[in-house]
Amino acid sequence: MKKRATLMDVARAAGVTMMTVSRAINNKSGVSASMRQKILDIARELDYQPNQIARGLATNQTTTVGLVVPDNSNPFFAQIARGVEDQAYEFGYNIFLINTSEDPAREQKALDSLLGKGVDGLILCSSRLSESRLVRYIERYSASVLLNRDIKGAIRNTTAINLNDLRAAQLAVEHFISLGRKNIAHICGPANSISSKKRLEGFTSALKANKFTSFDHLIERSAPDIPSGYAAAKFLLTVHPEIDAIYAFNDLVAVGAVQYCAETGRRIPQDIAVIGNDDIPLASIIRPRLTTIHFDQNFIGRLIMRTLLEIITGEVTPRAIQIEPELYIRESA
Amino acid sequence: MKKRATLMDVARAAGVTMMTVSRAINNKSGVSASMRQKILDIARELDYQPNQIARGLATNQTTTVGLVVPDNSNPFFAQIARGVEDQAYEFGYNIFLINTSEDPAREQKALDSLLGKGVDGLILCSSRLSESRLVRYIERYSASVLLNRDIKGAIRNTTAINLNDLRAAQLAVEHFISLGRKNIAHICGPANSISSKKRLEGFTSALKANKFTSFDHLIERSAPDIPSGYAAAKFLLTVHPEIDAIYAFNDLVAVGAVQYCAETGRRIPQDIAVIGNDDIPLASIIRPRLTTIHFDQNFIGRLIMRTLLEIITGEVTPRAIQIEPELYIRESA
DNA sequence: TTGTATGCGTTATCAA
DNA sequence: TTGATAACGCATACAA
Repeated sequence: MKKRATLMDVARAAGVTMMTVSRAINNKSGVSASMRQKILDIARELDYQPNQIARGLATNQTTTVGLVVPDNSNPFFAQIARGVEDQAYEFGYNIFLINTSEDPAREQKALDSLLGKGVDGLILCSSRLSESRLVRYIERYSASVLLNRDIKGAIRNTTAINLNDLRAAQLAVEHFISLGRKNIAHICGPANSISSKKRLEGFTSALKANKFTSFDHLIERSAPDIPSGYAAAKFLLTVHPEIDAIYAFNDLVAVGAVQYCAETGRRIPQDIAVIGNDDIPLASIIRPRLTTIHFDQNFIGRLIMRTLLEIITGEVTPRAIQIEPELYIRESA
Repeated sequence: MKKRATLMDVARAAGVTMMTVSRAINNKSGVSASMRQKILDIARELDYQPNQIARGLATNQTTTVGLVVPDNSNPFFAQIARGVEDQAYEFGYNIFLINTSEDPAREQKALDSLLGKGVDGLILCSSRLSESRLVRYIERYSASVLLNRDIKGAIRNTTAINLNDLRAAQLAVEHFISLGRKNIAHICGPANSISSKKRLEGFTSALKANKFTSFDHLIERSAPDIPSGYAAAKFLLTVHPEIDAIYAFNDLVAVGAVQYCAETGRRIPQDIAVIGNDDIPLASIIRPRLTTIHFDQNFIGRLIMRTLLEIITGEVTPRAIQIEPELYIRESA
């Protein structure tokens, strides 16, 4: 391994002091054009690469941000991460990626270590920390963006970005109603999921707003996977064969429901319409193609990073941003 | 935002010098047990978090590694990244994630910036750099692991990890033969893909080893997605209806082939057997469930990180590691 | 067991 | 336009 050239090395080779080189490298004023060119040439020749560690110590800036997610292999967060990284790249930032596995203890360690690394900002997705703990951490970062997590009091230097899950459910219900469906069911997600809670809320409020009454028995809980969706659909349709529409917590649950319907000879969407949520790649692969709620994760990722950058550079930003869902109508409803 | 406590702050509060605090924090010998406890208590009270930037400058170590991948939202690399991060977490390391989009220029920038950040090691996946350029970079890192990229000369401080794609194709072919198939076709991937090249090579050599002759006309190239797989299968089966087995470049291509077969009334696997590659989640969701070649990406990710750690700590490691594939037999073959 | 001096590579500040 | 000096926060080497 070769030893890295330092500012000092370049300075010696150019016959000037480190400061002149520093100014040339960071193209600051105060260096003659000819001198600058000479220094730049020498730097290139020596493969000089600024030591960001030293620079970080001197300036208290690292052009680095932390990205904390439950699981980067979950397609949702994978896309978010991609969007964040793309945008970060464009602005010359690097990102630390850390998974929490939805474990609060691991999340805390992540936040501690990121603090130690001196990141300029923090992106925290689906935090499982208690309000008070979370606030305590946020206060120690000079900039942060929260995804999918509300925070009570307004805190400086932080912005919360949330998916409008209420609206997502509303879109599904309204589409069913426009299709003339009368017995609309909902397979909701895990009880501890905030998204699940909000979608359920949106589901019931949308039905009420449309004069539907008595639908509590058409709501069934399910784990967010295909087999559970299958089981939930089986239960619902066995007890209530009159159901003609199902809004599923996510696409996997929807696929499970579709599979059960197919196996029991129900035609989709003629006999029963199904709407999923998330628009995972599978949604457009299976037959019938799944009608589903779409959030543009890549866009969200870019938005997150841009927002963080605005906070870092001190521009004013709103303290809360809502992401609006879109209904992608395909074949299942 | 609160100002961070430094070693100095803790020292003052404890009435000792920075060095004593430093020893206590890093639990090195030379501090009385009582003193150490007192210091640790004060440090906790002050929310003291070691400044890794300063530590990095002093020790030339950052407990940080760089992970460069073509696209972290590609499930294959997402899983790899997860494995890497999990293992890194266990050893107290943080990872920088950078995407290249398979763009050599972007890859180079990534390697430059990582060098600047002073990472202790580099993980480079599917590098598109020329041999000479790549070697030049590798030499500037004190430790590195290459995935899916061979390098000619043996270089100190680096290990190449490769999937045994040759063997993957061999497994598929041998399974077809054990099934009694006589007309085995292959839909191979993009010409610039190393994996595709090696699988194609494995395919032909396995057939030759089993006394098959004249099968070049049963090989068709395809982009790595469903529609292209569909088109390739259509072409092959139209021209050569006698085909009774297809080994596809990846699962998406296989799904496309399966869809074409289904639409033309061919029974799978009775009339035609299909084997994919990668074992993406979709493979076990569609019907018939796809028989495919499986690599345990999470395991590979962990292996990569462990190997890198061994190089960093100076333990001896092999300069090349092969990952063996497994055939997951499901319903399509 | 504890303390002192010095340096890591860079930038900020002030002087020339 | 250029240079000298200090500072960032910590660890290493050596001394007490």
